[in-house]
Amino acid sequence: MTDAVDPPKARRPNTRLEEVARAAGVSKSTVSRVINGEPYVSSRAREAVHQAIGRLGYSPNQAARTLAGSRANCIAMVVSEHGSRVLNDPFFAGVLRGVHAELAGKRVQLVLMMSKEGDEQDLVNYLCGGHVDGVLVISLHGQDPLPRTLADAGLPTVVCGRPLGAGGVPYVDSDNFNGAMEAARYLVSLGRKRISTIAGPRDMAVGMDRLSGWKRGLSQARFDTDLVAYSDYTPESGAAAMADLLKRAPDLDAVFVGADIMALGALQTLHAHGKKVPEDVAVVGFDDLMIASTAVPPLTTIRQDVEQLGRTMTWRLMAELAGEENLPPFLLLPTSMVTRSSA
Amino acid sequence: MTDAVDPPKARRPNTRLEEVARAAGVSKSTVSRVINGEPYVSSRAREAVHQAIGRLGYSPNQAARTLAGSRANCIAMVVSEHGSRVLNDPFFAGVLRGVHAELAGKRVQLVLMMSKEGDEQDLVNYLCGGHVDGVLVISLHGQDPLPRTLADAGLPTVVCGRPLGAGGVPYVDSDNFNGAMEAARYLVSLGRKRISTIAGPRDMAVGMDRLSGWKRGLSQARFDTDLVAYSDYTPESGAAAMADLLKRAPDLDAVFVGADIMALGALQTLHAHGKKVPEDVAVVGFDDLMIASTAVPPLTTIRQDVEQLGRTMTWRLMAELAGEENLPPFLLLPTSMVTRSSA
DNA sequence: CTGAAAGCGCTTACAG
DNA sequence: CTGAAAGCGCTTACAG
Repeated sequence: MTDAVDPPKARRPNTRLEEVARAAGVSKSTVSRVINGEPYVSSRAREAVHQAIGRLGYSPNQAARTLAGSRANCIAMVVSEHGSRVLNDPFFAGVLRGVHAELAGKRVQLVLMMSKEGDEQDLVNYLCGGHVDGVLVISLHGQDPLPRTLADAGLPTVVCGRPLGAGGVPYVDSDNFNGAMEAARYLVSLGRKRISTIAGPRDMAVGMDRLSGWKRGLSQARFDTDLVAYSDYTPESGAAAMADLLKRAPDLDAVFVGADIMALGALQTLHAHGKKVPEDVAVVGFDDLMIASTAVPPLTTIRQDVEQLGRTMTWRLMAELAGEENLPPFLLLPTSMVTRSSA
Repeated sequence: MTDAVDPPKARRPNTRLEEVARAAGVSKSTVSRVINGEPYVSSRAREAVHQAIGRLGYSPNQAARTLAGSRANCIAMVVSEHGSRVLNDPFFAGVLRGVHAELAGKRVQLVLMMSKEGDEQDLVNYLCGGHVDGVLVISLHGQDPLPRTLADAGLPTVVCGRPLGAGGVPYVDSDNFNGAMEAARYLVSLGRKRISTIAGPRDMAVGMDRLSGWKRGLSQARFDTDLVAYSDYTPESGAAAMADLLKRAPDLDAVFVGADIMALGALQTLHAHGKKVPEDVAVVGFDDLMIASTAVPPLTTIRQDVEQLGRTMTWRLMAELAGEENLPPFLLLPTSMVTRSSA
């Protein structure tokens, strides 16, 4: 074994700024300026640098940039599971797709973090430690203090979905209220008389906003709004809520379900009780997941554009980081009704 | 405006290693050692440092660590959409959950990147530029050259799902072959005589492995394996494939569908053709998505543990980064059958 | 428009 | 077991 005699590994794997400078015949400063798109660089120098970069396959060392500069060139997306509610898959993936689409071409990395109840302090230390320029938070629990904490620490933050406990923190949400109101009105227009709803949990704004919209739609038409059951975004609890409603009002002829995933369960219960959809009971969901179209019967639902939610959050955050002023404190994305067979 | 007169913003927002050292009464070196869990630190010093860190809420500057050390303390998860096939949501979210679970407590960040056809060069430059210690790739297309490229560049890489075009790159996958074989055998054991299958696309190993397993299961029982239709992981194409099979063999009495999402479409077609499930046609899916249990009828399926896939990939990668040797070149996770009403 | 020099906050031999 | 010093690869005033 002569390992100990090996020459010290000349670890210098990557092209460095200095080599680009040499190749282009300019100083490091100039290369840096070109990379950062600063003005006051002669087009001659600029071109030489671009060529050298291309030829050498140079990729700037982000750690060095972050350390030297003031920006991290990095934003975090934190999924806060405060209360350990399980992540809603299609929603999360859709938002993420939007975030990425909006980030495309910008030289900003996305780091993903999840917080569970208890390890919040570490997370906050990290986020506020200058490692990221801003954060996108997807909080699954309305009262989550995280957005407030981050915003108070001066970190640009945008929340997905109206936060219940973080007044003043910018957020982006679907227009749940108007979407739900449209659903209620549609059911009224269909001639339904006894219209119920299955609402999401009371501690999340999304559930409350959809419930409020439904109530508003019905009360404007002078209908009762007493047939409300709560559920928690699983097919199983949707099924249970439907059973509850049916027990309380065997004559109900319509139900607005505040999420497609719960509507799937409701459909099962209706089927089990011998109720035909839509003949006996009309069903309208919310979200328009991929599976809405293959439900039996295919589900009429209020579509929200989840990817657009991600794009818009990202746009709002990047605008703030770019120093734009007077940005809107919140943004509501319109929903649209998709009519299929269930109502 | 007297802005110009303002004192230069004393931007020194975060506690630095040096302050911790001072507070603990030791040198920076010692603090560094404690943070990195190195041996040869007196327990006295170690304790003082921990106390100081806690008191000051210190969070090490990652950029500085990366720049000074050799590790980035960061791994990338890249979703390669080579060919722009859409991201399969529940799968992706499940894997991600697993990755995070496995990373919990380790001081490693996860950065997420998506590659589209065309921007691969940038991605490769970035990844090979020392910004990450290793990469987890979820490739949606079997022939994707990315894993090979990364591995060849010496970057520790683990692929999710058997890669078709990247022999030699470590991967983790569900045991699709045996899962599908179990499905085929089960249908045989049910007394079905004419057993068909809807397979995924031919350019993805997952589709091919499930098809092979089905074939093996049938041919062992001396059944024909001619009734194969291909589909592409959407309910719509699953519905079309089922219609095709029904046209070719009106007497078929069973179908193994290589993905629940396609099974949903198949169920629709069967329903439209007046076939009762399972009486006329038994249906077995694969994946066990949340929606399998709310299909009509509830779907018998082969369960794969997607979160475990994420955990295992991460474990494999971290083990390699830790310098472990003779690690398995691939890991196959067992599947299990979940019996519901459809077969 | 351009370059030389300091400094960002750590880790890592090296010397004790 | 511990500390002083060099250096990681950039950006940013500063001086021209």
